[in-house]
Amino acid sequence: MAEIEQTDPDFEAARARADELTTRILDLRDAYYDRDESLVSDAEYDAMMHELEDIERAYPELAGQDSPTQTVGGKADSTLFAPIVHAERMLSLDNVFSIDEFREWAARVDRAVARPVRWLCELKIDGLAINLRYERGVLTSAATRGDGVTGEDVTENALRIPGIPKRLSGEGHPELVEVRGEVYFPVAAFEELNAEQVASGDRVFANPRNAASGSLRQKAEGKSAKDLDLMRRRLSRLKMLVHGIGAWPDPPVAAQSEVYGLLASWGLPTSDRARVADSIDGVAEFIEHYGEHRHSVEHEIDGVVVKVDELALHDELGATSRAPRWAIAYKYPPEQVQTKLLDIVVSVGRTGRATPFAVMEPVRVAGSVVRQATLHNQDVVKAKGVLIGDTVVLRKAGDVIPEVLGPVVELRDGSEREFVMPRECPECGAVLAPAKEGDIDLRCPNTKACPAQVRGRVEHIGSRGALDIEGLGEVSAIALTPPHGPLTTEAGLFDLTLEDLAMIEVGGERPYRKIVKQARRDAPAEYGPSAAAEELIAELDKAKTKDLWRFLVALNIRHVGPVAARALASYFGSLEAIRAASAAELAAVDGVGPIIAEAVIDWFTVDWHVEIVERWAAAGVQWAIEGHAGPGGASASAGGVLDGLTIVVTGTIEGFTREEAEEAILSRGGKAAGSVSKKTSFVVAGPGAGSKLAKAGDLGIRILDAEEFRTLLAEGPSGL
DNA sequence: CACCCTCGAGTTCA
DNA sequence: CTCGAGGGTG
Repeated sequence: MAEIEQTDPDFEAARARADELTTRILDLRDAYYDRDESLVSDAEYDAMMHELEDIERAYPELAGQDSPTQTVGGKADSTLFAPIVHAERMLSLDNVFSIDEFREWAARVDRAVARPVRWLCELKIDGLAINLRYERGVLTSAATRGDGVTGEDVTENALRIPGIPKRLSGEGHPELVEVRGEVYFPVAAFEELNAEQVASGDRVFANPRNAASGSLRQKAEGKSAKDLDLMRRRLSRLKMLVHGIGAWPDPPVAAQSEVYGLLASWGLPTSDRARVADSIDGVAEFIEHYGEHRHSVEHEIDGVVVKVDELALHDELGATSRAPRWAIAYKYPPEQVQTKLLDIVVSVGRTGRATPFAVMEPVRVAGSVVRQATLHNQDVVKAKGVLIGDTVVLRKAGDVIPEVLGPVVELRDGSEREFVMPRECPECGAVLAPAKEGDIDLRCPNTKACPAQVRGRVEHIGSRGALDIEGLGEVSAIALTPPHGPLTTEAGLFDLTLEDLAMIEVGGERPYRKIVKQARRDAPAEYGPSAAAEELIAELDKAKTKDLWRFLVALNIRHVGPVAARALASYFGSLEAIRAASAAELAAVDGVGPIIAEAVIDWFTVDWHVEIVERWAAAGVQWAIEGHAGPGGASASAGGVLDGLTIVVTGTIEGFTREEAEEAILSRGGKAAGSVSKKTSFVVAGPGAGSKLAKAGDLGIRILDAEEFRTLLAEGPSGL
């Protein structure tokens, strides 16, 4: 900031006028965003802005970054969601899941520093992380966390959140400061919002975090006045609490807890539930207290964040590439709730397995509304001892998959009845039977024609691990197969025409056709294929040239998934060679044993299976790897830089999709494994990495970020 | 034969 | 994510 000596009287007058305009414009802007009041007409506002811009053009030194012409508000909506690079990386936190794990972590910190540690305990809000950038005390941008390096610009919407100050009050703001906080929907406001959504027939949000995230991502562009008003009302119900600050070389305070005092004095909202504990026991007490009183707080809590309070120790302890070493997130155990078991229904999957699942009164567990949960098989139903009509205990295993734990026996009133596994397939009526003697699972034997199985197989063909066909998912699988569509088996998949699709009717709708011409309102309409129909046909055509292994997966051979299929494909090179192979020859492939070999041979003995191969071939499928030398021939792993290495990918890796990352590993001779074990050579981890990362840490396996992964791919392990 | 590693399958929700 | 089971190894 070079201060230029200016004594020119014109300049002084301009400066005074600019200051006046700036104050006025910012006041108007506050009124507009905070209270939805337009105190002057748009034209008057624009005139003021133009005058200010003119002055700044004449005297560029007046056009500081805190000028309204440079800052936010009134910016075009199109800047919404544009990428914003955070001035300083937003780290995530490592997790612990029990008090014992927490004690271990705390003990490590204690050992690492030479003096007694004070711990700052805060509630971990289940919301959306946000980064607010203030330049000379004026809000210049608001961004989501994104991958920690780059987030999405949500400034326009953040301005509408009441708790976010557009200007900091008080004194001593740094030139540039990034304030980190959490945007959330208070539980009460969230329930209100959902009630309104129901009343207006809109979809309800599963949890406050999704509501917050959805609200922040709304676009004003193209909305009617009424919808705009709704959108603003939603944003005005959001709240924010700050919980940190980006780089600040010389803070005027010595402890994180004091930072909050300072931030509060600037007008930023801070939590009044943070506590400093002098001992690890004190922290444990805090954790226990809120474990029992999770629901007495106005927002949802998914844990407790414990930070080393003294700022000097933050520098001393430092950070890993993804998380600081001076803070940890304690995650509460998965929440358990009670709900009513309305019914136990049986569904049939693509392999014909009949799976009973619980249909429950919808209930919120650990952040989302659950209405169904699998019960695996009839033995599990018995083992859990649940009766239809029971009140049951439900939880989310690993916070994701709903699981029925068991009945609350004392709440029974005698009206409950036992679940009886049906003898017949609920979809096609065939008599269910175990696949082989002694199997617990019952299967529908009507493999070829059972609608549930055909539907399941078609969906599977389109899935990511098989042919990865866009536009062929669950919904289209239902549409394409009986009773709606023409595919009595998957053999006809590649023979589908636009005309076939146009005939399909699901629930009174015809999803694959649209009106192309209609002379008058009452005249008969002319129909043509919809965009979805064109896309599906094009994608099917594109799929015909995909790799052999994908087609093997698409055939739905038992036990043959992506891994076994890749092994078979690269060993034999063509479907013909696989078909000709004996059980012993098949079992010679690494990863294939007698059971898989038998399953492959059995598959080819069924007429309608062979028909699939023939009709797909007639439609243009190659069933071979070009230039493959034949059985035992070219193996994919000849001399890659990753030969002999097993690599596990977890989280999102910048620059790669999961598939691309795995492909990159395989194509260089490495093995892309799904889980971490002693045999794992490296774990490549990005944002969103879960338990695999922790496991890698336990086993002392080297963890690579996206950058190091690239090096590994280019140069092999010696390059690291 | 006992173990550990993997894979495959089913599953939930935004 | 978790379960069950196949495959491979010691």
